[in-house]
Amino acid sequence: MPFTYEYPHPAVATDIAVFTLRRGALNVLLIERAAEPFRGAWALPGGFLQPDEELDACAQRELREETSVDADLLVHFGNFSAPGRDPRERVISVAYLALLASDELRIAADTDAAQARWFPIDGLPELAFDHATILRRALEALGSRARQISPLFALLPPRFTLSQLQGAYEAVIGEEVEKRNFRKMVANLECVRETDDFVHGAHRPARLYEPA
Amino acid sequence: MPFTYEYPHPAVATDIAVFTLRRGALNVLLIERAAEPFRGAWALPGGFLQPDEELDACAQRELREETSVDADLLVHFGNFSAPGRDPRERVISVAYLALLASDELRIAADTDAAQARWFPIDGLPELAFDHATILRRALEALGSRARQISPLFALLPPRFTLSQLQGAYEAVIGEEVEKRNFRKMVANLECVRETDDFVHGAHRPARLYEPA
DNA sequence: CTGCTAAGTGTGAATCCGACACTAAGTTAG
DNA sequence: CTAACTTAGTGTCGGATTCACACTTAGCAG
Repeated sequence: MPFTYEYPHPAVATDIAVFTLRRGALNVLLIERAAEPFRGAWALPGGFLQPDEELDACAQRELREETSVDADLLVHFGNFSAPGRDPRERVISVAYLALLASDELRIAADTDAAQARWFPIDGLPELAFDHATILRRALEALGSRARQISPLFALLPPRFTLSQLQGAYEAVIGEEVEKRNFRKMVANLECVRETDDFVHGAHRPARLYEPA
Repeated sequence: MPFTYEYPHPAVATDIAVFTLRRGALNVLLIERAAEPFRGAWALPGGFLQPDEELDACAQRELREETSVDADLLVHFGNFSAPGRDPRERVISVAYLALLASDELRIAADTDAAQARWFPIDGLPELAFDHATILRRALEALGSRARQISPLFALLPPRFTLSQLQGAYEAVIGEEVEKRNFRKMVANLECVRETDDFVHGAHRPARLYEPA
């Protein structure tokens, strides 16, 4: 480790896998690239680190610029540093995952994107760069975090029914669980508090809960 | 995300928290800095990313250069990007933790280090840069990984007794566990295989085990 | 040969996990 | 008005896992 660092510095960027629930299915936000390389291909939103900006702040800023919302959950889950992963120059990508409640999405394509769209995770297009790898790792990280339940609140409105919570859990985990067992698990995790209000739908009203 | 990236690139480095067991206690490898800034202070080993080098490879190379061994376990656990964390220039630090069996240590101070030494984790000196923060986070990450037992093999010789394994577990977790329960847990994790050999010490010989 | 010390095993209580079926309370259609 | 439908919500039992307890075993040392 020489005192003077004579090697060229790589570029550093954040990429964000933004997830939401739409009609019960897990969706991810992709942008269509407006410029070369990979012009016309779909990619994860992201952008370069600015001077004197922290990595977390960079991810948050990029996300706000792309969706005009602040993420309720924004966590780092890995770095991607393969030489040549960006044909322009060396780019180290710091990858984050973010969760959004589906009713707070204002997708706005920015200058680098022709359009921005949600895709269900089982119907993805080809992705630019190594973003397919990044997204696969994001899904793994999300799955293991979701077992603590509380990260899921970010996918739901401020108050929600237990059926909604279970739906989010199943969509993220990728498998179904018994209703009774799920409720028992939530009960002794003590991460939700019941309210006095009910939501009236097509059938028996469901009690609303909120994060504890 | 403009096509041309006009911002200055930050430097990118890896820092490695190398842990081992010495006389039953968890120790971490520190180097004494030979140059400014923080000349004379203790710091985690680490160094700058080279062109066309992956981050994992950088951590492995730096570790080999500092200790002349290959780590049995080398995992990324976080990035540190606070502006000003290095007074020379902007440096993004990609942090790894590594585990070594205590009998394979050949510590060799390199050009940037006056000396390299093991410190027990409850007797640490003041650390340079933000390395105290990095080390704290490393210990948390190590603690949660160690619950799967198998990472601990990296701290032990190729064949070991269950008492050694339990000692490593307790040192990393930071609390004591019941002997009988620990053995039951190891048994149905099915991560070790018993051998036909015993180690003869001061008292009743102990059976040797190896990773399954 | 006796005593010390670390290795290794058994057991019972409490708790958690998973599969089972039923009751409750609204809406809607006839 | 009422009957049928659909989703919300609860009880229970057996098996497995967790945890705290105490005893036996085997080699070494004096």
